[in-house]
Amino acid sequence: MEYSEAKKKFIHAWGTLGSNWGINKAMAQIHALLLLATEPLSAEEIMEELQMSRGNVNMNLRALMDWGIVKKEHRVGERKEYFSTGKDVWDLAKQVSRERRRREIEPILNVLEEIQSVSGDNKKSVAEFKKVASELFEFSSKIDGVIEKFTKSDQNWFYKLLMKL
Amino acid sequence: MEYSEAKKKFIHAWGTLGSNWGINKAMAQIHALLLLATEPLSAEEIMEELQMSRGNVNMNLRALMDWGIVKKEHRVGERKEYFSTGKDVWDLAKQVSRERRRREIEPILNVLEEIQSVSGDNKKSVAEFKKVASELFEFSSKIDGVIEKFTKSDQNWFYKLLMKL
DNA sequence: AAAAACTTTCAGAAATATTTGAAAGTATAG
DNA sequence: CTATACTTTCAAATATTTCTGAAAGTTTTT
Repeated sequence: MEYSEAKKKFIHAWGTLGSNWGINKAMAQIHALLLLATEPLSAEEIMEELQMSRGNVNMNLRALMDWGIVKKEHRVGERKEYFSTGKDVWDLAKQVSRERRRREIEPILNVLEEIQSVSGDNKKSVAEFKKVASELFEFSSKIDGVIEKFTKSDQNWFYKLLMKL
Repeated sequence: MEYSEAKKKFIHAWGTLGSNWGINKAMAQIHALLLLATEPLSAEEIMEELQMSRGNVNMNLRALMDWGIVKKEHRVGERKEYFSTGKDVWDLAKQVSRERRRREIEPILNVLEEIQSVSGDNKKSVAEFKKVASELFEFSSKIDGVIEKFTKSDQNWFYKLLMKL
C-alpha cells in the first residue's frame, strides 16, 4: 500500500476510534498525524494536511495538550510554534487512562457513594437501589484501583501481568 | 437522600457516563432505570418515567438487546412486552467489554494490520509509519487478548487477579 | 373479518456538537 | 512606536446525532 493511502487510512481509523469512545474526531486525527510525523508540525502544516480551519486546529491542539499527550515546542530564531506527541504507545495508554479516570470514573464514584444513603417508604425499591448502588460502587472502585495501578506502573509490570493471564 | 432524588441522580449520572464513552444517553438512562427496577418494565412505563417518546424508547430498547444486556419478557395472559436487565455488575461489564471488543477493537486491529504493508519513496516517513503502526498493533493485540480473557473468565478469576496487583 | 392492543418504523424536527473565519490579542523585529 | 507574524477567541454556520409522533405493521381477541 502506498504511503499516502496508508496515512489517510490510519488517520481516518484513529478518528473513528476516537469518536466511538467520546473523543472529538478532529482531536484524534491531529493526534494521529503527529504520531506519524518524523518531526514536530506547525499549526499551518496540520491545517494544510487535514484540511481544517485554523481555529479548529488551535482548539484541538490545546485539548491534546490538556490531556498531556501533545507538547508545544519553540525553535530558536523562529516565531512559529511546533507540536509533537510522544511515540511510546505505552505512555500514551497510561496518560489517556489517567485522564479518563480523573474525568469520568472519579465523578461517577462520587455519585455512587453519595446515593447509597437513600431512604424512602417503598422498602423493596429502596433495598434494590441500595444493592445496585453498592455493587456498582464496589466494582467501580476495584476497576479504578486497577487503572490507578496501571497508570503508575512501568511497561515491564504490565508484560509480567500479561504472562500470568 | 430521598429515593426519588437518588434515582434521578443515578439515572442522570449513568446517562452522562454513557455519553462520555460514546453510548447514547437515552440508552444508558433506560438501562439505569431497568437496573433499579424491582421487576420488568413495559415500554409505556419507561416512556412515562423518563419522559421519552415511544419511538425513542423502542429504538433504544432494541439497541440494548443488541448489546445483549436487556431481555424481553412475555407474561401469560398479557399482550404487552416487559423488559429487564441482569443485575450482576460483573456480567454487565463482561458483556459490554465483549461487544466493544467486537465492534471497535477488532476493526482497528484489522486496519493496523493492513497498513503495515506500506511502501513509498520517503524512507524516513515510511520507516516511522511502520514503527508506529506495528507498535500500535502489538499493543492493541495485547489489550485485545486481555479483554478476551476477561470476557471468558469468571468473577473469581478476576478477584484473584486483583490480589496479585 | 374487524376491532383492539400493542410494537415498529422513519421522515422531519429538535437538540447537540463541531467547525469556520474573521477580528482581537500577543509577542517580536525593525 | 509600528509593523509584522503569529496565536487565540468566539459568534455564527454547518454537520451530526438524537428524538418525536403519527402512520404502518403485527398479533390477539371478539
